[in-house]
Amino acid sequence: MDLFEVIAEPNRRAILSALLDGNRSVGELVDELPLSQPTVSKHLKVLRTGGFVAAEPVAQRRMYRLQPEQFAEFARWLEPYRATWAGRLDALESHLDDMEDT
Amino acid sequence: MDLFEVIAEPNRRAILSALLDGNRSVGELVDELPLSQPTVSKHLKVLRTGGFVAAEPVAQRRMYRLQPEQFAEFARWLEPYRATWAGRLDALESHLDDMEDT
DNA sequence: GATTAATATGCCTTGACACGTATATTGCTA
DNA sequence: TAGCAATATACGTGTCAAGGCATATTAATC
Repeated sequence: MDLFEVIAEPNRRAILSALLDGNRSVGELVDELPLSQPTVSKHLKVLRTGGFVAAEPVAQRRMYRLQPEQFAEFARWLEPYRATWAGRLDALESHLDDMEDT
Repeated sequence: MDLFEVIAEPNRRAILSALLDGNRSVGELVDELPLSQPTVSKHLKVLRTGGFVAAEPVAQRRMYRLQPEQFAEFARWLEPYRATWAGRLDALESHLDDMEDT
């Protein structure tokens, strides 16, 4: 599942949004979302595999936290479009420079 | 269909990417993509409805172009996460300021 | 080691959507 | 207005992912 599909799911974005507010256990997320525990766990697996979150065991719980680097991928995709809407040619140029490098 | 679902589809992203390179008619996009004409037209409809592209009739053709403002929605969504990955608290603060305004 | 708590996985059902073929629509041209 | 070119819509089909329920796993405690 690619990056875009991972964040296309509204409940997964809700999980990410909740984690912005601080780290959460699975149970805490279940309390905040209108989803069953297994469904939340599955979404977390997708987010983990996609690199958006990481889990740290604390006793029987697993504390989930954002893994911000992954969001940079999305930012990179957005960059050339950002350049056009902002009318900022510098961003577009840096994008083209990046492409020349490869 | 929400914004994130619109860009979740790889062929739709390919269309957007092609339009970065310059405006295109439907037929030109069909030539560049491994898709039938009806499928391309349907993707364009989704992109149009979502506000990512706009069409201008030129004789029988319709020239499609990017509508960059829509991409700013993603930037807004990304902003608080960007703040965490960059360690830049200023961006996070401006996000929180925005929330206070509403 | 049995019990309970917390989380993960398996299985199944359902709904959404991407696709192609066929056809309708729109607009130009002869 | 007949015919052709370009694009859009209708319809049917297949795939895939999200959801819940049931169950397995992992970890603490008694």
